[in-house]
Amino acid sequence: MATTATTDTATRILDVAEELVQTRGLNAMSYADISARVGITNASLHYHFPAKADLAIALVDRYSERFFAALDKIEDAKPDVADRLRAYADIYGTVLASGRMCLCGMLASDFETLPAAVQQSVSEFFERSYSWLERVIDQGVADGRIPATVSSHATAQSLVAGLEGAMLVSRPAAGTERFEAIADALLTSIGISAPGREAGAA
Amino acid sequence: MATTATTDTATRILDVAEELVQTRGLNAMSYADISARVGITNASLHYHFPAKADLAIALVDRYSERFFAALDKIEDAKPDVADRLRAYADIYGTVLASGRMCLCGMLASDFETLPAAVQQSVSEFFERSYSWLERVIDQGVADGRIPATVSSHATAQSLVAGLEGAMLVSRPAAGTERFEAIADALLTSIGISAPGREAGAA
DNA sequence: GTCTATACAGCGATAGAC
DNA sequence: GTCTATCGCTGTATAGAC
Repeated sequence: MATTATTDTATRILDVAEELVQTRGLNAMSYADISARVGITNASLHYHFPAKADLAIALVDRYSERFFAALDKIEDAKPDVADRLRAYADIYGTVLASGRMCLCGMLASDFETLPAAVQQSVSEFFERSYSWLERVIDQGVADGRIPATVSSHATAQSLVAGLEGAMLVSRPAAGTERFEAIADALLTSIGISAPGREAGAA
Repeated sequence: MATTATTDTATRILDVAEELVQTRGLNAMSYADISARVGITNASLHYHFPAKADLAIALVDRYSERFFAALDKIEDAKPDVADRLRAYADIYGTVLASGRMCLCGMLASDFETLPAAVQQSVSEFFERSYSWLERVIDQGVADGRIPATVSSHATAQSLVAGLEGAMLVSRPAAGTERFEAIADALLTSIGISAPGREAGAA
């Protein structure tokens, strides 16, 4: 087998590109930006990802894979609906705390300029997010732990929209306080008490 | 005096550039894109706006001016708090229906790549939005027409975040149904009944 | 799989004539 | 105020040696 010493080049490229897209956006990121940070040449980069669209697709695929794996983990670890939704919001909070935006949120704002294949992947990311949330919320309504004010369908979508928007408007304000306040307000509006940062299982 | 026949060049440039930024983003828009559509040359464009930063600042200034003028008009025309908030959300809906995003929302996603002066103007746009909403919401709470679940401060911010995010996630889905559903859910969560599209003043 | 070298289109921006 | 012409740079992408 032989141990893969550090990290393989394609992975390092994806890591660097991901950070650049999440902070500066796809159109503001160049192959030169990436190759300089990875420590290879422009030409080598093209060996791994022939066109920028290929790189973008690989980025969304990996991001989605990890994102929904994290959601699966939340379901395994947290039986309580409120905890699950708070954990969902915390994913966004952690990303923002690291100085980044949601990868697919960034690509959504560049949506019109994206190759069709990338548009498709971005759309799927959001649809899968709604599905997961809707299912969790439905369960909470069935448990009687969440009031059924509006449809779970609309609630799921407004939660995603609220969190994506919260990241967007928090960056001009600098710091994460604004995001936290909005996230708490969003959860509260669904009928989830806000403060519960770990512990506090009644 | 003499009647200004059509529209002056600087205005036409701003009109075209505004549409391009709202649909494709600042970094995806070039001077060539603009000059071709306006029907002048690249060089002439630079006469009116020497650098791209100058153009961006002019765009945000004009957009903000019009946006907050529209909010003033809402206050004049609608005495009822619920009507005011619905009208606020409708501004976003109308923009999206025309195939555009919020100008400042687009710039917020390009935030890290913006000249400092533009960043400043974008930040101010959001701060002014929160202020207006907070004031309207405070009045609604005082009137007893809006329940004081969370602070008006946090509610104002989450409404802006929700609407900006709703635009963002609605574009990948195509159509305005998703936006409308999210906007209604956001308003409902504040305690504002959704359906009221004109008329229906109890 | 990485390199050097390079093609070639596009970018923002400027000079100077009209 | 608009034009032609052009500069210098950066962008994505490719050819071919190692």
